[in-house]
Amino acid sequence: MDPWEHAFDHPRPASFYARDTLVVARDLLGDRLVSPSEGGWRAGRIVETEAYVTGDPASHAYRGPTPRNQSMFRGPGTLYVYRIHQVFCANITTRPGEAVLLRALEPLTAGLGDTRGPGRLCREFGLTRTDDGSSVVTGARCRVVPGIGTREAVERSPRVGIRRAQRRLLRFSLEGNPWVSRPRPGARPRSPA
DNA sequence: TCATTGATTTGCT
DNA sequence: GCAAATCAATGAT
Repeated sequence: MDPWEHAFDHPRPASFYARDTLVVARDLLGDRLVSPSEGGWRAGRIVETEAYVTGDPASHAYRGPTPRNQSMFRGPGTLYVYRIHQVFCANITTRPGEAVLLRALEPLTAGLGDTRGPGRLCREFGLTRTDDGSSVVTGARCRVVPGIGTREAVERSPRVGIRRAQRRLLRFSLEGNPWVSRPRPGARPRSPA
C-alpha cells in the first residue's frame, strides 16, 4: 500500500484540535499535511504556525461570527480558508472562534514548489475558497497526520504581518529549520564577513 | 453604495 | 527597504 495513502487514512482525530489553541499550534509542528492530487500525493512537514484566539484583536473572529469567518465557529478540524490580497491562507479551527494558521511546510514529496509562507503553501496544495469549511479529519482534500517526532526546539515569536496585538508571542516554529518563512524578528541578517 | 483595509507576495531601487 | 498589485470582506454613509 502507498505509504501516503496509509497516512491519509490515519489522520489526527477531531479531539486533537478540541484543545487549547496554543497547544494545538505547538503540537502541529512536525506533523504532516497530506493531500491526494492527480499527479500523486502531496505532503509537507509543518514547521511554522500561528494561533488566533478569543479576545485577540488580530483574529478574524474578534468581532464574532461573520459570513467570512463562519468556519472558525464550526467543529474542531474545520478548514478556514480566506483570501488576502491575491492569495489564500489556510487555518485549522480548534475551539469555537479560534484557529491555527498554517504558515510554512517542509516539502516531503517531489514536485512540490515553494511552501514557505501561507500564500505559497496554499498555492502548492491547491487550496482555495472552495476548500473553506472542509475537514482535515474526514475530508478528501487534505488531512493532518502525526509526524515522527522532532529533534528541533520549538521557538515562539510575534506573529507576522498583523497590525494589532503585535507583542503576543503566538507564532510557533521549529528553530533553525530552513523552511520557516522568515527569520526570527530581531535576528541580525548574517553579514558576509 | 462607497471607501478602507489587509493573518501576502513580488519586484524594483 | 519600499511600494504596488488587486479584491472581497467589512464598516461607515
